[in-house]
Amino acid sequence: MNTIKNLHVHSTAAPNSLKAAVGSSLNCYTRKHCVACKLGDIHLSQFERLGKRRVLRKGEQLFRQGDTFQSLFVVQSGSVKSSVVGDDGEEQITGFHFPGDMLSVDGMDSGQQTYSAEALETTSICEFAFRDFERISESMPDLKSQFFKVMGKELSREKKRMLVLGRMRAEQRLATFILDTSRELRSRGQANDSLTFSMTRQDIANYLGLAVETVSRLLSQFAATDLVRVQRRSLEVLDRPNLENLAQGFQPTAQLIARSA
Amino acid sequence: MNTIKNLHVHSTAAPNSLKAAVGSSLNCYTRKHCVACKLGDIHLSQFERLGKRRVLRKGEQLFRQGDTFQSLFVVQSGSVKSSVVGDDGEEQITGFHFPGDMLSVDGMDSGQQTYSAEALETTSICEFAFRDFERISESMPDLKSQFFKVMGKELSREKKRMLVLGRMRAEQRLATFILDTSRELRSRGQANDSLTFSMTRQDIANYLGLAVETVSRLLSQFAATDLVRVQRRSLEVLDRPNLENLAQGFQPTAQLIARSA
DNA sequence: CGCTCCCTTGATCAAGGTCAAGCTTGGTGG
DNA sequence: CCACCAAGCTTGACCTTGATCAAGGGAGCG
Repeated sequence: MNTIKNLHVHSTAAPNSLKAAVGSSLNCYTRKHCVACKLGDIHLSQFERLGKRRVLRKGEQLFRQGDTFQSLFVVQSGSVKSSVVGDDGEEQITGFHFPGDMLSVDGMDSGQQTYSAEALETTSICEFAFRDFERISESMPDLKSQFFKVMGKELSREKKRMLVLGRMRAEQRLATFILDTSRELRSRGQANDSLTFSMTRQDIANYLGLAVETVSRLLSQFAATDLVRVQRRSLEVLDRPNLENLAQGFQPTAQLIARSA
Repeated sequence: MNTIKNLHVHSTAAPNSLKAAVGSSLNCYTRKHCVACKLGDIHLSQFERLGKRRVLRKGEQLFRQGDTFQSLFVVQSGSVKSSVVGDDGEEQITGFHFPGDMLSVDGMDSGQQTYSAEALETTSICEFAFRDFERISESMPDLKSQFFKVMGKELSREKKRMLVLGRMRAEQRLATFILDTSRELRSRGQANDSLTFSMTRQDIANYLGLAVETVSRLLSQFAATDLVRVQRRSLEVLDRPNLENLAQGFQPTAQLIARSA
């Protein structure tokens, strides 16, 4: 939940240009997910030759921390995890990314990627040379403004994540994760209360700053109290209100206490 | 450690214009801290009427989470803490900000402030209307590019913070905090190994996701092992190498083990 | 002078990490 | 097509870290 979200490149004025550039498989689920769709009737055909399609298999890396920054990436299908490693080699997953999310903007400052990105499943990506982006956006100042908004959104998202990592107990973290992921996937057109994880429990645990065992135990507990139904990588939210209570750190209802005791 | 850093507005071509706009007390410590100094000989006088000076006393808020976003702020002197609150009212301090740091960029997306900012001491701030910024930057595309870099830097900083909050043990967190803060203040011209905190222990603890008592105990312990010398709000780094070891999670040296046992 | 806020230190406790073991499942090769 | 293997997941037992509770000390301010 920790990416440049909502960077769907959607063309209104020129239906085929951008979409074609980005690749045919990209669907623009909603208007508000678009960077380009707010640009009005600006001529978009300049983008036509920009996008380069790329397919990664599970486990393949899109880029690594330290790589030279030269491209912006947009996830078209599949999913990606991003992570940073500390001096000691400790790895922290910083986000999971779904179709429409943009990757690698951090690098603009240093000229280096500040994190690594790896496909969680077979994933297709659209790559734009940053050089081209800069050149073209000079004649389209609104595009840059739109980017500010996107980056601002990302910044505020990361701040919320600090709340999760800094203040929440394990239960809250997991409940929050489930709700956020559910919302995230729902906004991309998936079914209402059921979702399928592309990441392992280990990934989830790392992302939440917990041990795998804790995640596993809590999922079992959530299932035992009928908050969710879990089977392997697929999860169904059964009791959203109580899950939200948990996420906010409220005491579980009496019913829950009884069951989980 | 979690702001838009290094937004010193420094004029090269027109020595008095920007600097005057920002306020006379702002010093541009180093070249690389500047947004504007990379703009070359672009005419900067347009900024002249932009900045509005504002002074806050300790405890006063610059803005609150949820406020309408309409300005960008640059810290000129003093210091500021920023924080987010969750649905449950839990507060998480997301960063401390020093002269040259920019505040409130997150709001560009939603039109609302996504966090609150409060002065830690008497602090002077320069306020720019975002509207003006946008208008002017249309004729100065480099200014926007510079902003991308600044925001990219901020994003990568927040990612590092996830590593702190998600993976590090208390000792590591505090050691990291001391080193980061020291570096931060050093780059602003303060003495090499001594620093003075403007924030309370409670603030530090909250920022690091710890309890006050833990911070207090660890500081005492660091002092007992001659890593630092502490007196009230002032701290002197005595043994940087071993502090760095601690920050990276390495076992303390034999000497340290003996002493702290 | 005394009050309040901040900080420190000690004692106890619980959340969650670690270690260990076994189970499930999907992929691979025979 | 089946058997086996490795990777991932679950569950249990135990232990460590750091939170919580409690009490007291100092410094700045009215």
